[in-house]
Amino acid sequence: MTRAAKKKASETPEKTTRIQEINRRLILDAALDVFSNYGFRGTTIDQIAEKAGMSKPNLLYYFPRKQNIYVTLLEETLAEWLAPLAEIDADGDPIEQLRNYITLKINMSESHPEASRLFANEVLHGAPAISDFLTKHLKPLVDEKAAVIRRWVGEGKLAPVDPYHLIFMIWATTQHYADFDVQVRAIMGSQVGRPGFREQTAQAVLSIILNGIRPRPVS
Amino acid sequence: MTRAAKKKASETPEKTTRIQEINRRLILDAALDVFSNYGFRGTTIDQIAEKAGMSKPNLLYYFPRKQNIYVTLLEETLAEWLAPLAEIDADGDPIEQLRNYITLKINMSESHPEASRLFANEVLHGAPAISDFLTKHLKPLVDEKAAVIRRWVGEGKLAPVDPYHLIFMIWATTQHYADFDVQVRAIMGSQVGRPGFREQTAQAVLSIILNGIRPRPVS
DNA sequence: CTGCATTTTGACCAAGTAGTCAAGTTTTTG
DNA sequence: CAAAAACTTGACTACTTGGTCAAAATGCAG
Repeated sequence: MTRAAKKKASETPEKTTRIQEINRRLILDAALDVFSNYGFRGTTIDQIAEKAGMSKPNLLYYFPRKQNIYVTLLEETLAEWLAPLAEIDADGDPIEQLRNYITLKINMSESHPEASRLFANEVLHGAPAISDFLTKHLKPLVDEKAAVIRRWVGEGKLAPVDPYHLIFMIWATTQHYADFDVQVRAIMGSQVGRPGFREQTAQAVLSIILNGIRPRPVS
Repeated sequence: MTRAAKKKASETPEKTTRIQEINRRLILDAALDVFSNYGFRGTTIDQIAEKAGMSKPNLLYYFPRKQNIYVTLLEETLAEWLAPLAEIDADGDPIEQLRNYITLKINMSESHPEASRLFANEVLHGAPAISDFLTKHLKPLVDEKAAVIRRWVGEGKLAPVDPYHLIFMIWATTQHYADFDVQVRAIMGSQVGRPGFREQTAQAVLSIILNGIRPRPVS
């Protein structure tokens, strides 16, 4: 009975104390940093503990297994990461909706690159921890939005385009700037850090994709 | 003096025997499989040795360090992976050249997904082993092709588009199908394995990007 | 302020893993 | 067909790392 917040099996609500809240946050923040840089296997509990400013046994008091930290982190991140997709409004203007979606994704890629990398690494290695999430939550959401895009195409508001591949292209392109940051920097050099870079990126990506799917007269 | 292919310090040509050639190949093939799935830290020498069908000390006879296998593999892969970019012909028809480039990349993504993942994983984690390659070989090549694209834009043969972001978009989109394969499968299900899938993907990607950069009359 | 619950940690353990070594086996070569 | 060179491996070492544990320190309710 040494587990945190556990007095009797009956007390299901699992009351969390002030200290628990603080320390779990500290751990998860540190873990995001480390996991996103080194991957699951490449990360040691000691690294996370040091970054979180506590001893390893203390960290393990809050998350008894390394896996627990990782999974909690992924769950926490995924919802937030997918949110913009859910916001696509079937009744809005197609180009406007997609422009907004792409812009949001590019902004997230810049503001939370670690989240993007954490996710990319997980999927790259076969998504062992989140394959359930992919089929149970992601797929239905994508199916729904794909149907919306397909309707837009049917109504002639977009050029004929496969909605799934369009969504993949948006994901790939926007997340590329977080996931392949080192490569982007190696090629574009000092431009990357500069103030207007995000806007320049957004402009370029939007220009190609939106013009690529804008309805065309003949064919 | 237990290193392979090393008799005297003077014999620089490093003659390789028949057995060396066979076994190095065996090791590198096995290593590509394992490294691309589990990453550098996630891979054990024993795993590679078993897959290559030899004992661990024997493997270490050919590659004294784990790092050596990894770096050799990356170097071998990178040249091949970048080749299509070099083939873009400044004197060809822009749309044709880019169509060909994108098609080649999509085909490679399907035929050598492990190579794509190996590379993606390396870059995702900061490219510690290949940052030199990125700046010394990749950047100059990209700069050269970007200049070509910029010229095409200047001649009105392409819509105004930032050449670097266009190249990134092509990379991101095509490699997405290898790197995020699990996610693509989770969403598109059985379609992915089916015969025409690569063609369908190519068609969708080409349609969006090429229409996105085709010269437009007004603005 | 006291006694119980929660939190913290030093010391430790067991498993896993990169790399070594010396002794054997096979291949090549003169 | 020796003898040398190249190749192969079982047994081992040193080290890292996930996780345990018991005891100490701290927080907190009455």
